[in-house]
Amino acid sequence: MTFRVLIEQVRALVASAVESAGYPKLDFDVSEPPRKEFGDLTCNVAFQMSKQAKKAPQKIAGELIERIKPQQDSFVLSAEPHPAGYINFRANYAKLSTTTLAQVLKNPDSYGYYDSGKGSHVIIEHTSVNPNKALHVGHMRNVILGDALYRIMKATNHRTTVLNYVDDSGLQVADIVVGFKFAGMKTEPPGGKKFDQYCGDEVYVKINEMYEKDKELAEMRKLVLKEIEEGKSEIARFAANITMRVLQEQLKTCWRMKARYDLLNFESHIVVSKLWSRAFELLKKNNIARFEAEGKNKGCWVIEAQGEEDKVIVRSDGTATYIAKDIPYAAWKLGLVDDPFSYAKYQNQWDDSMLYRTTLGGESATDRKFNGGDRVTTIIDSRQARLQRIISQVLSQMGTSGREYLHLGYEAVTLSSATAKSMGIDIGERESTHMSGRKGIYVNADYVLDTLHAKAYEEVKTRNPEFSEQQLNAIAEEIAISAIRYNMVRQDLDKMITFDVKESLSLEGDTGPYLQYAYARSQRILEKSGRQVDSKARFELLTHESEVALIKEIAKLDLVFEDAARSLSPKSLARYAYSLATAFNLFYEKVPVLKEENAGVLMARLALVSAFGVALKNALTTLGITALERM
RNA sequence: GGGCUCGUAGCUCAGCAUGGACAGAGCGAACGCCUCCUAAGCGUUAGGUCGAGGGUUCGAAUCCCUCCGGGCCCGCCA
Repeated sequence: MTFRVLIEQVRALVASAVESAGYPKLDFDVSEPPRKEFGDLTCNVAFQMSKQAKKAPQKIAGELIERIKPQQDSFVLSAEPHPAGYINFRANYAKLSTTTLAQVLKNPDSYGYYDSGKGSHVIIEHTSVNPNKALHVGHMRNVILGDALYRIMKATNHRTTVLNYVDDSGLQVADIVVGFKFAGMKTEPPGGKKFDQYCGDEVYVKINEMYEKDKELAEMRKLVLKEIEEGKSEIARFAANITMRVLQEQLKTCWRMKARYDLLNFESHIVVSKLWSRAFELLKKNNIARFEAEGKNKGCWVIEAQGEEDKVIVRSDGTATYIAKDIPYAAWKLGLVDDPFSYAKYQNQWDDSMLYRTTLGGESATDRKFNGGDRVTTIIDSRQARLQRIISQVLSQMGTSGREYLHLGYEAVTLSSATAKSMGIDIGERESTHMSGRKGIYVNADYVLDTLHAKAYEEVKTRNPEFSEQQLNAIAEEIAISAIRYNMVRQDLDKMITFDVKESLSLEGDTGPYLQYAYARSQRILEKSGRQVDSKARFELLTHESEVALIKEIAKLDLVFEDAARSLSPKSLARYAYSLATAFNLFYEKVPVLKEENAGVLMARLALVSAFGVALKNALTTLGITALERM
């Protein structure tokens, strides 16, 4: 919180100087300067004023500086004008250090968490992988992004509900059912293969190949789909069973990545619940949907989409289209329609929370409300942006009474040419290729985790030969998760990730394990010191450049959480964690802690190391990365 | 054809919302640093017409326009 206060104090000083000098109020920026010689904060107010005041920035800065007199006990030490026109400020390090470290050590478990949510309810949907295949790297980006967002929302005091939509009545499920029922494929995977992988890698790929040659088989999927939608036949029961088996395996992978959910929404329940017809009534009542008596959409119900062709939502045969199915679900999320579902327990999760699933009829196993969020965020890749925009538009026409529907899109994950080649896929001159479940062009999530695990295992073992198998595996697993999680979240959402197996195995530099390593180093210092950290140590003794820099980073955590929540940007949190870890590694290099002979300085440094650990751990936890004591 | 999006060092990316002080990291390359808290670390050097051109501005990687190049989306499929 202290960096925030420092900024506020500088703002106040500048604002009052502007006022007392007789200038009108105006907006100005207070930020960190590009070079440390310019101090800790800089203000561009003189530039902003120069036009109106018809004076050179340097002159204004000179005028204002006379009126900027920091209080004795404030975080601001001094202000000075720079010939370029900036007003630069220096922080009172003794005060900043003392206050920051005391704050961290007093409430380590909640340090940095910032109440920007005020308890408002956010609903986040992510994962939502068709239950006919295993997750691949592309899905990993979705899961990791969604889970990080959930954690950020929690850290900023939002009430959170995480949904995972299960499309159990779609064509993709029908496809593997055709494979099992009409193409003679076995329902038990060979050699103990994971069931989701078996269905995706073999059944789904093969049946799509068979469709090419066998048109009758291709016709079967429509019949199967119809039976699944009606939900009563033997085929439907068989499909439901297959879906549940795949889903359970998918969840294992998600849980392995340390994601968790509150509710599984089954599409079939939305279909049967008549949620659609209720939403459709609303659309008709509000004149959002229109019946076409003639033209190319004759006999269909359509909605107008801004700047686009009309969208058909009900076909001339009376069935609903894909986008139409999303509308009632979205309306349910926002609480615009009565909740038709009951809720049953599905399974307890790794974080000891209960995962529920929708059911129809009967008593609910919980009183909890899963819908009606103040804000609903749906995480799907940006290929769906167009449809999502139409859904938002329709919802706002229905009247969301202040509630917000947001699509958080991200670019796809593609495979590098090297990785594609290693899988026997020739992509010619191209640098990367899009994945395709149908064609079997993808890298499985479990494979990525296993490969990373194996690599990390060797690394940990060389460094810690005395560790037991169990310890080695536990640590290797955490490193694997951190590597992939950090990798998926560190870059901008609208940038494609070209996944390369070999590159992903890097555990050095700007990676998750680098962060964990900095943490492990800090914990070893504390352990070896054999002392208790004293939150009342003499922090003003921490005057080394690298000590001050580290304290400043620690002091910014709440600003980072606030920003990450506001801009829905796990990336900014990842960037921060990296610079925090770098600040620590610099300190580690320059300032020996355990060798220090002055007891007062030693205690102050230990407290700093401890505070660093707290800040980094809280940042890592929010990214879904485990802070390791040893690695 | 229309819409969205990306283009910054050899490679992967920050910075762009709210324009400002010599454009920053990581990887890769070369060379250094473990009698000292784990070298998964730290440092030095080399490497940039911020895709191109125009405009706005005292000032543009950042805002606007045009163009070029890559990706995606535009179905009574899902």
